[in-house]
Parts: sequence; structure tokens; C-alpha cells
Amino acid sequence: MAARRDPDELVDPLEGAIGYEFRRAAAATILALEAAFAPLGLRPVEAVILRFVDANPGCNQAAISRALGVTRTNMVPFVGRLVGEGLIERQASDGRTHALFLTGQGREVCGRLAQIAQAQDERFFGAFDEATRRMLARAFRRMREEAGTSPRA
Amino acid sequence: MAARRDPDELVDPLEGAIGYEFRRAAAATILALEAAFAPLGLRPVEAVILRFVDANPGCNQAAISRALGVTRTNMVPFVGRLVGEGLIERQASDGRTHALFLTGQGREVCGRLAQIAQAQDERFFGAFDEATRRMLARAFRRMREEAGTSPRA
DNA sequence: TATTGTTATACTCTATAACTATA
DNA sequence: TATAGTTATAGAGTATAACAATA
Repeated sequence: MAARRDPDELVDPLEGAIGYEFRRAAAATILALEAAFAPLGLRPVEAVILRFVDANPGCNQAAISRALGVTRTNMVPFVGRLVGEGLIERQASDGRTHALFLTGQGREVCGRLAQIAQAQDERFFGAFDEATRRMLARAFRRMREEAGTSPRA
Repeated sequence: MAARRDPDELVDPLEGAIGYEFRRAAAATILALEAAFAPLGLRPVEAVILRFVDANPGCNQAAISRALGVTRTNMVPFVGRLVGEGLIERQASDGRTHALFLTGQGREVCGRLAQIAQAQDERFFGAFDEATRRMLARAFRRMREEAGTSPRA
């Protein structure tokens, strides 16, 4: 007996195409991460910046912008929001540079952030055993490096 | 001997975190795909829409919007551009619905598009053998379904 | 000269509300 | 009452150019 198809449900010509499934899965997990971070009033980018400041106390925002592939220009509103919410603070260091540090509240939020991110990783990658997860994480890192050698880099 | 670290190069506290590597790899492959499609004057979303029309001749744009998770509203400029470039055409069908079809040029572009997408898949996922790629594609699809059961769905 | 932080600006994508024509 | 397509609009992300202060 042939399966009936909802007339609304289209044939997906890209079903099973690995790059397509990869990109759509990533988009879905980003939406889920935004929802998970929303109670903290943070977006994923701001969360990553917070964790970079935590791991690199005293760094400046230009260094973070290079690490994340965000322009210096577009860092301004991100860092401004984090400062405005009292999560990080700027200290004059160089005359043209601000050294960034987490505040006490920033450290607390950063801890909660890390837990949420870890729970999301468990939610979406929990089906893989640890060895597979390490293999995939390395493969994803290599993909990023491979893309970095593209004409755009 | 301890490795010297570029003072500009920050410690990445999320290196090896699978969800983070996953999202950044996806962002990098999307940029690469945009660059690869640029000579055709198409963006990745428009390319997917073209392939949906190819696989579902006569469908309407609301059905595509549901399949892709794009609002009907935001389909308007995408479909408008594809029509404007002579790649798809609208035929009155329902009175309130337009049936979409590829033009001859649309079929040609669609074929080149598919080749480019396949080359990108090979570029980024070529290191995996076929069985692993099938396993991953299914895992990515499951991740999308899992995310779909989130509060946002 | 090069770098940091910034403003201004433009373009795209995304999200919501509302309108029309039709079913 | 629900659906298809559309317009208007607001918000966020992203991109380039330019400037002041500093190294």
C-alpha cells in the first residue's frame, strides 16, 4: 500500500544531502540555544564574548573580534550591552585600549551560561559516545580551518 | 620547552566543545557556500528554493515556506528575485495561489547549483566514508527534529 | 604607519501586524 | 473562518568608510 502524502508536504530534494542537513541542524540548534539563553537576557554571541573575557582576563575587544571573526565595528554594541548589564568592565590600560574583566555578576552569569551550553550539547549530541564526540569536534574544527583557506580569508 | 603564544591569540575556552565547534563550522561552510554560489548571483536560500520548485513543480510558495521554516512574508523577496531573474515563473492556479515552475534557464541554473553544492559537500565532508556520512546526515536530521520539539515549535 | 575604539551608514535577514482576495 | 500573497515596519546582524587618539 503506497504511503499517502499530505498535499502540503513537499518532496525535499536535499533530504540526506550532508551539507544541507548539517546547515539546517546548526540553524535549529542555534535557535534552541537562543531560547535557552533568553532567561539570562543574552544572545549566543554575547555569551561567547563573556566566556572569552573569563578565559582571557584583561584582553581587549579587538582581540576577541579576531578570534570570533567579527569586525571591530560590530563588537561595539555587543561589548556595550555587556558593560551596560554590569557583566564586564573596562579598565584603561594602554591609552587606546580597554582591558576587559568580568564583574562579580559576570562571573556568576558566566557559570550559569556554561551549564546551559553544556546541557544543550548533551541534548543534541548525547547520542554520540565520548570518542565520537571528540572525533566530531576535531572534524568540525578542521572544516572551519579548511573554509578559512577559501578566497574570502 | 613551553610553546610561545602570540600575545594577540587568545585562549579559546570553548575549543573542543562540540556544540560550539558545530555552530562555528556551519557558519564557515555557509560563508563558503555563499562564495561558491556568488557567480550565479544566488544566495543559499534562493538556491534551496530553486531546488524545491524543481522537485515539486506547481507548488506554491507558502508550502515552501513551511518546509524551510521561513515565514510567508519573507518568501516574497526571495521568490520575487528568482522570478525577476527569469529562473522561475508563476502560473495562476487557484485564484489566490500561484503555481511555481522552473523556466528553461532555471533548470540550467539548478543543475549547476546542484553540482556546486555537491562539490562543497565533498570539500567539507570528503574525509568521511559513505557509511559515516549517511550516519551523520541522519543524526543531523534527528537534531533538527529534536529542536523542533522545543518551546519555540 | 599601524592599531583601538568609535560613529555613521547601508544592506540583508527576520519578525509581527494588517490588508486583499479567495476558498 | 482559514489560506495565499502582499505591504509596511521594526529589529538584529553584517559590511565598509572614516575619524580621533595613541603606539
